[in-house]
Amino acid sequence: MDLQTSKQKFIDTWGSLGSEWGINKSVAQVQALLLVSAEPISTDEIMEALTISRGNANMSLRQLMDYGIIYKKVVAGDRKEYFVAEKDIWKWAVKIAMMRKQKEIEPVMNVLNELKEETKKDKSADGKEFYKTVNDIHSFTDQLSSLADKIFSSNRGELLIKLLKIVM
Amino acid sequence: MDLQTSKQKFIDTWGSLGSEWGINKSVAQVQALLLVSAEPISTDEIMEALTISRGNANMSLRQLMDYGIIYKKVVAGDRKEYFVAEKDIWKWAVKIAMMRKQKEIEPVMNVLNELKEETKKDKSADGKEFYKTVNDIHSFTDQLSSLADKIFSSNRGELLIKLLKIVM
DNA sequence: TTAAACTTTCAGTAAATATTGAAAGTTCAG
DNA sequence: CTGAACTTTCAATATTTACTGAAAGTTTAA
Repeated sequence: MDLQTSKQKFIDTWGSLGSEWGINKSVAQVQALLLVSAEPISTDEIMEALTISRGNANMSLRQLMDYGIIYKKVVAGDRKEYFVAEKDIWKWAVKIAMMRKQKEIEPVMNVLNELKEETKKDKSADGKEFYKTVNDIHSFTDQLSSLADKIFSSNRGELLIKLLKIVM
Repeated sequence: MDLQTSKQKFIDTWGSLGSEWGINKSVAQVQALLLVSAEPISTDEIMEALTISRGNANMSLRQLMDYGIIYKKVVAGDRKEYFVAEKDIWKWAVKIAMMRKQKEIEPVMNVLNELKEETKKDKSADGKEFYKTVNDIHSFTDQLSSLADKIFSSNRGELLIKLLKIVM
């Protein structure tokens, strides 16, 4: 199998994984393509390599830029925009995780808090049980969330290795 | 706001969160309904509470049973099947996480391994860089995965608290 | 200021996913 | 056995989500 085929396999696999995790397939594929490209590449090259439309390529690139996991690269003497991927996996894994946490977990935490407030004074057996269920989920999520924050704000190797040692 | 309304809000929120994480909305809502139900409930009650069809209710219940996060409950003197949710959040969070890891992460790890093998001997600059990219992702994922295994197989409070202390 | 070169938008369309509900299957009391 | 009470399946349909590509917008060199 030649390098080109291997790269394609990587791109396809990455696209499937993305889909399963609620990340648009094209978006995941564009990131994958940039990850395995030695040189910065342009929108047109992305369109051709992935056989996607200009609109799709543009939207995918914008989303990846918003996530902060790819960058624009200016090439001297060329008006086209080129793109490169952040290759440090720790950096982009943390960015994606933080983004999803903020966008998806925090609103849920807020609702759970509201529900706790609303039912705090309910003295019926049913009400008490509901409060307990919501509280359990809330405090569990809160613990995980705070652990995640700590990990995100630390340095890659250092912390992960500490954790592994503790846990082994 | 009365208890019934609060429960509904919980169910809706849970359904939305599920959708964002690639879990079918109905499936998430059925789990939520069971989580906030004091008593075991039947398929018909689920259909009515969530206004979903019999087929949908049945499929959602089956999936949750497969995940191992809800149980069938036999009620004496009644042929109907009743269902209850696992209320220990640690238990079902671990089950879901393990299931997703196995179903989604492991196949990707296998592909990454294959790609490493295929490009190990490529001496071109491009080939070396591809190998490095794949290897970085593979070993990062491998570390996380092994950490996850350790955490999953330990007891809830104990380990999480240890981790929190380390990280603080 | 102009127009060529490039980027972005968005309405229409296609593809993927979820849902329904009627029909088929199963179980069990009588 | 039988059939009433229940559960499961699956083809048809609806809904949601993603993609296209032409048109509009923007930038820059001359």
